[in-house]
Amino acid sequence: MADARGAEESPVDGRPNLPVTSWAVLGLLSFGRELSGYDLKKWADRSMGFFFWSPSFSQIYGELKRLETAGLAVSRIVDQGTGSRSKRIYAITEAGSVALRGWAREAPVEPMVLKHGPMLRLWLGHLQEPAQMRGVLAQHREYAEEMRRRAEVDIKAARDHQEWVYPAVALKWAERYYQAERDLAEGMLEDLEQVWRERGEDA
Amino acid sequence: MADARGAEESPVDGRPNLPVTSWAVLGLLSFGRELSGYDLKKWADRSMGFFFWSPSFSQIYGELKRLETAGLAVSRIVDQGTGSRSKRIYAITEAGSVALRGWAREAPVEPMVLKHGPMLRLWLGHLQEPAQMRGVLAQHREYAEEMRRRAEVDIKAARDHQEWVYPAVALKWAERYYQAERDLAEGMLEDLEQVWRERGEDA
DNA sequence: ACTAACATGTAAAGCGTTACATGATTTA
DNA sequence: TAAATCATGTAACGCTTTACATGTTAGT
Repeated sequence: MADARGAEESPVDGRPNLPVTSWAVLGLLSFGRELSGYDLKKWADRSMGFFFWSPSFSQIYGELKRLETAGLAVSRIVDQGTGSRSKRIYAITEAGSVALRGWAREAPVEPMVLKHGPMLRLWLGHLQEPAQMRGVLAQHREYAEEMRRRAEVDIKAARDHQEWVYPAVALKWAERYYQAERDLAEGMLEDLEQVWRERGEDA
Repeated sequence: MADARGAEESPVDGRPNLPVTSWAVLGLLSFGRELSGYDLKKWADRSMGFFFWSPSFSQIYGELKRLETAGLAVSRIVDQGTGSRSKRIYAITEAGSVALRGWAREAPVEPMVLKHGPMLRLWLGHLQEPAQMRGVLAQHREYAEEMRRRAEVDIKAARDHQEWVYPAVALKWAERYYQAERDLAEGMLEDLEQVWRERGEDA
């Protein structure tokens, strides 16, 4: 049977009861541009994705369908001149804006969720060799530095658009976050080296 | 039909193909103590939970069953004297140790996943009032400080146990992580105040 | 002509949570 | 004796991903 995950009215405030991801996708549309699922995904990766895990293509398409069913978004098909493929683009509706604003102002803020793969490995250090753990930390350091660099670049792209002040501030936060993440990796490496020195392992 | 999510052998390395959460639960058992599902959950919250979202009670029970089916853990029922209820406690097996060590050393490290509810709200600042955003940041700051404090306390509990060196180092990392998170919230608040000053809003 | 990337979806599977059920033990 | 907490689970639900299907466009 098909999924009947609807968008029933919340009994309290009349706002549809949707998962965060739906609101996040609607949030992407709230900046006023008409976008296709594909473009939405790419944009999500370069903006929201720095601090909020960005959904897969297939989920984006599904969420868009759900938003349209709920009347929070509308789609239309555009034929982009000759020799280019037609695509379906979505826009937020007035009802969508109202609902999203209501959600942003009134819904309880979701707690922060962290699933830190590298830390999980290092926490199980008693099962590994120092060399492997150094490798995990080095790789994570590179990842953090790469993310920091990307955020730095994207901040510049957000300048000159006054409708993107808040995304720009969020990107600034992300730049600092990944810088901290990089520094934390270095700090942990030092702590580990000290542990190994004290134990006389791996001199 | 019941879930048939098994623990089939991986065709490559002979190690059962399990989701990270299973390995994480087995990892909790790898420190050598025999624990019940209930105790496991509580311990997960105070250790792994600082950097790796800790599963619900019901999932822990499910994972334990799966681990036992796969031969990576064994359980036995203990009657704890008169006047106390019997409980089922789990221990890692030799096969479990071997499999977990293999996973820790050879499986690709899962990327870090972040779902930062507060940042998602602030990114949608154009839908809110400054007062609400200040509230979100203040609340997050408190959350981060509380987590930092908990990590600080638990580090002391991990001292004097040389089998917990790596968990202790991970807790030290967590303490710094939540301190950074707190500082980042403060930094963002300053950035936002400046934006509002420049706009002449909310003077 | 062939390949890689673009673009839009559907279907199936599984991860993980919430809600519920049950009963014992402790505290007020 | 009532309520809260401990303790162990089951069932249903739904979020999310992976795999698949399909066709287009651009580069070599």
